[in-house]
Amino acid sequence: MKQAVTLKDLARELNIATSTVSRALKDNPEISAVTRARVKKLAKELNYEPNALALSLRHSKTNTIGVILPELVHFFFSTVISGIEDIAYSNGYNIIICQSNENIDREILDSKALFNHRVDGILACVSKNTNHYDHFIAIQDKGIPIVFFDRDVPIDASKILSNDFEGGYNATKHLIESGKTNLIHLSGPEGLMLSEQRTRGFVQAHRDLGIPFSREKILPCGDGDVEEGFKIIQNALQKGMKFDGIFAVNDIAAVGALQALQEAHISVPQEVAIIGYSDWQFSSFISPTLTTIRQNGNDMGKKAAELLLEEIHYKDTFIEPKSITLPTEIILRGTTLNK
Amino acid sequence: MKQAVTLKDLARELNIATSTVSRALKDNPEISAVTRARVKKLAKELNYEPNALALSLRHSKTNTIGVILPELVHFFFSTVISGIEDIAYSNGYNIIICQSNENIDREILDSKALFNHRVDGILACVSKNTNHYDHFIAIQDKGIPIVFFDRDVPIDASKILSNDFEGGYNATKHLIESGKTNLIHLSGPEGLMLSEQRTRGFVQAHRDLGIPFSREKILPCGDGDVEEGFKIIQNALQKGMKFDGIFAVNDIAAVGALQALQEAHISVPQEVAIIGYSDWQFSSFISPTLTTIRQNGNDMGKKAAELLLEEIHYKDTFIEPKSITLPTEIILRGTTLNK
DNA sequence: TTTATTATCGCAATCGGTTGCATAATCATA
DNA sequence: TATGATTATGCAACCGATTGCGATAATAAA
Repeated sequence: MKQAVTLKDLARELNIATSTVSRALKDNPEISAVTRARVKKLAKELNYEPNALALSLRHSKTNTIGVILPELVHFFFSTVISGIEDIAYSNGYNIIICQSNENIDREILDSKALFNHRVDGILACVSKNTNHYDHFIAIQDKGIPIVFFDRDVPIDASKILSNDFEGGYNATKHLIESGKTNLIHLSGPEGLMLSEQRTRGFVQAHRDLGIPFSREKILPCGDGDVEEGFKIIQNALQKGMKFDGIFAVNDIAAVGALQALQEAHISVPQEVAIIGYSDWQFSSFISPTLTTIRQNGNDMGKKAAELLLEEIHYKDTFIEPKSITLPTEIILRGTTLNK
Repeated sequence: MKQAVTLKDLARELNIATSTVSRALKDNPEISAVTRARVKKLAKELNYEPNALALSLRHSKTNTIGVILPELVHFFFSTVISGIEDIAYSNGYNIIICQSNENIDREILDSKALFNHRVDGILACVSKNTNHYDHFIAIQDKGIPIVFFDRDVPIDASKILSNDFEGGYNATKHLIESGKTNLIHLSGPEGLMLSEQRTRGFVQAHRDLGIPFSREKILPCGDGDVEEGFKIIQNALQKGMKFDGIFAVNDIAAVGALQALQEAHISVPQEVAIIGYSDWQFSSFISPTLTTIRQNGNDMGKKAAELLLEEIHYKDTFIEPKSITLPTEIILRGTTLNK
């Protein structure tokens, strides 16, 4: 079986000690120039590469950060990853990505695995149904910093969140200001702070702009996929529910709503306007193009990684957890009346 | 500073040897039931978790596989990841994902990093502009198996590919059989086997069905993004080029083409039909819905991971590299005339 | 020639586990 | 009582690197 070359192999070949080889490879001046040259030459010939495992074990430092997130297929999360990578790579860190698939059990396993691999820190976005947090707290207690992003959690740790209240508020305000006054909201999973904030924004905008509001206007859309959005709106129409605007918790649900309206020959945005959330890749492709709230995933990833690296760096000195809330931006497109 | 609990900590506390602790934790019958119970109790109390680094170093086995791919934002690749995870997790393996961002230099760095972390094997999809393969061969030479997927490479290794020739052929055949005889093809990056195969299918279908063909029908679309697809078709229209069908190398370029046609008030599919490739998530959302060729990413991921695990398992005994080609499936939707 | 100094390099411990082998204690047997 | 078998545990090497400290030899200074 072929085996990787080790320091010992080089040492044996050259008939010197492994410690000498080690020092020679890192240009330690205590080693003579001649020996250094010989070692380096052989190392290049045999294509020597240091064993990162051994280094990590020795230094108790892996230069690796773990990332836990719900699903990679979500466009938003894949942009977050890119942001994280930018910062991590340029600081000499590798990343290990784990998908929880919105499943708390998988999330627990992932967090354990990352700890066992002794990552230097963890970036986490909890699953929809995460309702206890012992697995994260246990890791914090072992001295590994965790920074949470996108979804808020009741844990004393740094967080990078998006201003979901603002997003929900501005989305609703935009609908109202464009002349729609009878709005419904496809709301996200209960218990997820993020959905609740968007819903709060929806409600508050009604109050502030003096538009009557009632609880029936909020339709739960917890899965947030196309089929669910479609069925909810189809159902609402069949029941004779009246509305002229829809604020959906994400672009996927918004597409489902759009399809239901189109099937019922209801014109968008003239009769009913729609606004989604997160500015998915396809949102500018569809017809009509989808008005939405953009969250800058790349920024979120960068900020989260920067914060984590800082905490890793000052691991021994206590740092007060920071909470950063990133602004959102409304992207005006075809599914709303834009004057 | 808080530190993780080690075997030594347990041993000191209980006043026994670490070897005894180690054996007790894994229920070695050589250790008395009493001692075993004491050790386990304390381990639970202190929340002991074994250091995976130390285990890996000792066993020269990390139970980790590395994945190198171009971009996570591509829907297809994120489905491949899911397939890989299914197989990996259920076999006790973790995965490390690296994005090359279609950049060979990053790909080289990634492959080195994975090797240095001593992953047990690598799954790789090369970048668009990868034109030499020393970095992979060097790793193979060190005894680490590599399985390539989606994009073919001139390396002696196992591969899981999609039948791109078949896909291109069937796409073209479908356009022709639906009555379109003047087709153009937005072709993928040169040098990428996959694009060339799709193009070959395009050409061969013309021959087999007796439709005249000329080289000008093939328009290079190497970036394969919306803007490029848009510009190419817009340009073709301005030049007065005549065509009644478009076969695009991917759904993204197809959307660009669609937008250019819509802007020019050309009806799809009546005047010009369009077929894309890969069945992106949005392809059933847009209007008209996009006919496309589906590749089963999940299957590809599973097959690739299975093959790799097999090679890892039989690492010492030579295994003849396998090449598996997965079938494609045509998904008939609104951008083509489907009788 | 002797001592001090320096240039080179090796020994051995360490990181956190695993594991073959030795050892000690207990018990049964002749 | 001596011997063999059995049980429970410890010692120490090992995985692949790093690094403080000590050793050796060569050179310079006295």
